[in-house]
Amino acid sequence: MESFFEKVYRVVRTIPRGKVVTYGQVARLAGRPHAARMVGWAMSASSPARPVPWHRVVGAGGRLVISKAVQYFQIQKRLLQQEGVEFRGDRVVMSRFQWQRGLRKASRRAQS
DNA sequence: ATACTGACACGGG
DNA sequence: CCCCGTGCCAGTA
Repeated sequence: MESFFEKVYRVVRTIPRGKVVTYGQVARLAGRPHAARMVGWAMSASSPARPVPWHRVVGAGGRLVISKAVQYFQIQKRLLQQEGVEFRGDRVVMSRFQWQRGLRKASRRAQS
């Protein structure tokens, strides 16, 4: 049977270029609504052997969760901008770039 | 088995 | 907007 991580990677690989989803969203799509932290762990564990577009997964509200002290913070921002994703400060403009996937309720978080 | 630690989310203050 | 506590779940010491 497919492990939770397999599902997470599968979901992340379906994110179209130029769009982003939140850790919580991936957790829900993978069948574990409360496993957002596991998703983050899975992303940090991604390797060249199992390539996944980890940079398209962001925190709630479009925040880049990776510590600004870590090099990956800038790498992620740069990769997203290369795909056309726009930022307002350090957060993605979710109203236009969050990938929607059959979500019954509209995304309620898009303020500041 | 207990304690601590995350690339999280969310409600409060 | 920032900082904190709580809920969450697997890995590590």
